[in-house]
Amino acid sequence: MVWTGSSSPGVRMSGSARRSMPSIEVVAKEAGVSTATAGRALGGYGSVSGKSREAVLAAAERLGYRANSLARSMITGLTHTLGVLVPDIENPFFSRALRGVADVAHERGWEVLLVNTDEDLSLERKALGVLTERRVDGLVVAPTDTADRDALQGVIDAGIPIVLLDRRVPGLDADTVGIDNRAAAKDATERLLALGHRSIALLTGGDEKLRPRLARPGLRGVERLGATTVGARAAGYRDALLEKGIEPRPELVSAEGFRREDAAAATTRLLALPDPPTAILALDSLLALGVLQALKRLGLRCPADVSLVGFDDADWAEAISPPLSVVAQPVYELGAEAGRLLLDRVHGTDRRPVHRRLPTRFIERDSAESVRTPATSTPP
Amino acid sequence: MVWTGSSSPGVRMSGSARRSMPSIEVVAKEAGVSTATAGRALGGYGSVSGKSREAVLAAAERLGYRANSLARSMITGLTHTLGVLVPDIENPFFSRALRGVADVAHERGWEVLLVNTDEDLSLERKALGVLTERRVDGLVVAPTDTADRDALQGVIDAGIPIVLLDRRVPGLDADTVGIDNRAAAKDATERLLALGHRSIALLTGGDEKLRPRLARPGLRGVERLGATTVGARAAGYRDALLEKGIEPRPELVSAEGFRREDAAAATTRLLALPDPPTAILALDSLLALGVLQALKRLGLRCPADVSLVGFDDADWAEAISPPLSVVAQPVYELGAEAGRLLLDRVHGTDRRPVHRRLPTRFIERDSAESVRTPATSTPP
DNA sequence: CGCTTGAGTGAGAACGTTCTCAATCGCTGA
DNA sequence: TCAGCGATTGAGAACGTTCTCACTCAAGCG
Repeated sequence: MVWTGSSSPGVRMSGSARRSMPSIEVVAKEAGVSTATAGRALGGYGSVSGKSREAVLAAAERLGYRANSLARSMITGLTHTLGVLVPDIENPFFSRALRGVADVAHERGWEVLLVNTDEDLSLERKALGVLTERRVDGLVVAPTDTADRDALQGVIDAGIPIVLLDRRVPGLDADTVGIDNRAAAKDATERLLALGHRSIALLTGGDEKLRPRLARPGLRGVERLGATTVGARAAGYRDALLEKGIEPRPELVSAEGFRREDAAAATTRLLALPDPPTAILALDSLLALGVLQALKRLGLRCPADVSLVGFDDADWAEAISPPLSVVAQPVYELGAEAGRLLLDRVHGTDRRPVHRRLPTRFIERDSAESVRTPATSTPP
Repeated sequence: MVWTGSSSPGVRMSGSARRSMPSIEVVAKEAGVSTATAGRALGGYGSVSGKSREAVLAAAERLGYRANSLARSMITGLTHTLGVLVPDIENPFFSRALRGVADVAHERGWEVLLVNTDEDLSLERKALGVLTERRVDGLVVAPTDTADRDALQGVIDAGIPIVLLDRRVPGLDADTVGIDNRAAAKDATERLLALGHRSIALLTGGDEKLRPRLARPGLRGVERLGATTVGARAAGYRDALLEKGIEPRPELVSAEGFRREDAAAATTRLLALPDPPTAILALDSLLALGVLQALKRLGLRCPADVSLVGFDDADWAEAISPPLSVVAQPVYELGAEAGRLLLDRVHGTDRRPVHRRLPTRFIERDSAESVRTPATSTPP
């Protein structure tokens, strides 16, 4: 009898000394059925007799079989993977939002591929390319800049849905999830105004790119400032002032970087102004921390000398002295909702883009109080 | 002439209405070469004439071709993916360490698949299974418990190298990266002892499982307490006390949970003891925050009434009042080193497991000071 | 009894790459 | 002119699944 050679499933070591896991073909042979039947038993599709199923499962157990998702994805067209692009996972905002995305994803059987973009446009583009090649089923992106619209739209056109997190890119065919930044900042500013403050500084954290645009008299047109939240929040700040008949003073609007030290330096500069602010609105929790640090260095007390309101309810916001008043975002829920919208779309729901605005909450603690009439007001 | 049918590459829509990206076959046809040549031109392997290469690249550009990594991985046996298993990405320690892993990975062309295990053994096992099926090239794991040794070893046996982060699992065939927890805790305790403190509480953050084992007289045998860092640190604390001739008091060792509120409650309880501690060593930054919060509620001052030393140099540690003295770990570097070790191994270096212990640094700030002799010492 | 039905099965295609191998091309040197 | 050689090329296998399709078999029905 001539042995016809068969196809003899490869035992070749691929790459390094990696031990080859048994394929479905080996399991099928061990169980005495065809690969088709083995596939059905293991994959839980089609119809298999109880007897076959048992034989296959037993063989799989014996051989330590582990399905190969790659091969499966090739066929099904689904990788069960979501890409998440954020500027920096170390930022508590994004790590908490990521947690929301990941929880929703895992709950429904999806995995999460994470990329930090570092607010770098070229890194973001590169990542978009890589994740497209990986055939992720969808993307949650906190885009660096509206300038990336074409790259993002390209991904969408290639059939990979995108949900924008925290930031918006006008004209992009994608769902968005975030808060109403303009209204939130306006509300925070109004609260400071209601406490009698008339000289309120805005710490945006923005960088050189933003600075000239924030320097325009009266903050005109800031709402059209790109993907970042800074523009919308600055607009809310301006709106509140204008409604109260106060002309925004450009020198009170700072854009000197997002790090704590940047905020401390900015604070020092602001308080050295001839007509210094009596209150500060910081657009991020790290910035608020920098303000507190600077105040301490300057020997000023918060809120007695300077009132402070921050954004984002950090772990420590309640525990420090003074407990910090903040605009709290539902950060986890932001991420979770982004995950939900994305998976809905992955599951084939073809609908027009939706834009979710989740409610913010102002948490009043002790870092902001009524303005004191300077110097002369001290009682005898 | 008979048209022999050819294999006509499928135009079938797979899954939902996903637009199908052009395959290498389509590009090859467009460029007038074989798929093999197109593959060589696009993949940068083998040899291709300048003319063919140009034709292929132009065709790819025209059609918006994007390679399919899945197919590539099937062949090459490499997914260029690292799995990262951490208890909770929201924990600043892990998000910073992850950043380290991710930076190293991206720099070398690897992507990162992230899973939160929530300190849940069954979740961890499930994730291990899923990531095995995804054929990740390697895993960075901060294991929940030594009890998972077999599952972890199984993954390693299947050919997927593992690097343990922050925690150790005795007998596991894996590299580890962490600090010398015992020495670090001993050093911190010695500093408090040097300030004259004799009644020092230890806030471990551990839970019910740990409590009985921490309650043993003299903290005997705590060093064998599982994967977590708690055991080693408690041992260091004990060592320092014993060397000074002080018998550890079990009631000063708390294991009431890792949340800030848990720490606050524990602090309140500790300070209500008949012979309350004059100093507290908190094994994590969130716990330290809870201590501060509790002290404030109790109307006690830090460090005047109670000294405090924490672990991990959080963002806010320097900015709060009082600035917190801490044992700082090189967290980012821990993650980066884990990534490097893992990728070395992925690249085929077969060596014995290495155990990296990175140096810690005690940062002295203002939250710990010399003990005051109680009550009677007030000068006239 | 013959026909329909449906569950169960296996052969082989398909997914989109890279790899193997043999064939061809264009030169070079004798 | 022709053998020899390396660069270039293409056909087709391989990776490990799922999907398609045709087939078998037993049960149910007239």
